[in-house]
Amino acid sequence: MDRNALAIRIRDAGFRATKPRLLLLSHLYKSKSPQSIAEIAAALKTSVNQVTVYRIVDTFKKAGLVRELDLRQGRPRYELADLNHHHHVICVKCGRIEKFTGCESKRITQKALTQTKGFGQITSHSLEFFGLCNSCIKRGHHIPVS
Amino acid sequence: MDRNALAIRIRDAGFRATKPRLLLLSHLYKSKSPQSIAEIAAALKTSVNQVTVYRIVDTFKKAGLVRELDLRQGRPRYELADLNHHHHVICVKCGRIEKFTGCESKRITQKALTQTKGFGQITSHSLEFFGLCNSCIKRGHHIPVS
DNA sequence: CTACCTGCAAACGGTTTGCATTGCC
DNA sequence: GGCAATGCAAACCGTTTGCAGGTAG
Repeated sequence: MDRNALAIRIRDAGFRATKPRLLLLSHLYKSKSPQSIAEIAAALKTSVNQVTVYRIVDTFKKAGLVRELDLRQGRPRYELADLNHHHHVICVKCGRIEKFTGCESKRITQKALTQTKGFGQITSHSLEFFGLCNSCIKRGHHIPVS
Repeated sequence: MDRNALAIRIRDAGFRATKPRLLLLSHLYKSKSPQSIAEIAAALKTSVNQVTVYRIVDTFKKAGLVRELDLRQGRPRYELADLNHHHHVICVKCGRIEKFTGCESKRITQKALTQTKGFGQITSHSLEFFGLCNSCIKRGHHIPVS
């Protein structure tokens, strides 16, 4: 995605297309896995202050451009919200992350709404799988299923 | 669950049945929703130091007695791990929490394993739904579906 | 031009750690 | 009695805030 298209996306969301925002959005488009604040800040180190990274991510999250994920690694990770709907599998040993699709959210959302008498609307969901990647299994790691 | 049964559970897990541990485990058995560290500490305020709450929760989590949840409320919540398998619906406005069952984890786990070539074992998953409870809907709140 | 943004430094607050004391087993 | 566990205080560190200067529109 070129600089101009990024600027348009940012302006469409109601913000000024500043250099830090362009760089951050560009970085997320280039990333194959969800990024932590520290990773984003490191990638943009020479051009963007880490406090600004916090602020932009927060802004983009509230605007719906960016989604926050908890992959049980202590701090959140962020990815673009406009990608095809997907979820992740995370290796609990080495942190490797892969995507998968097909969460059947409609069916499960319906179940959730049927069972929870106090709720009338579901707006989003989180779903992540945790396990062991093949190379960690080869290295002899094993984790009891819970 | 009486004091003696709690002590047995704790010893079976390999720990000493101290007063703080008995009180904390008892509190979780009595709680209908997942508890934050602050809530646990407040409930046991007169008898248990908050630092001890952190330590016990961490210990129990590692031992598999307690499960940690991210309900997008800034800090984690904890519940007993030996309850029937279930997930939660959380009101993004008021924080109300309800349970539901039937996540079809086997089917989705199979999908995840099939699609992620680098993974050989799934050990656990997280799944939470976010939405609006009926009373917040009545009060006029509305959130765009993402 | 001016309201929105950013950088820097300092504050914040949840969580962790060090260490002396306590109390299960 | 001995080692695990707790309490207290202090450190830690990711995140937030205040404010002065910069910049997009």
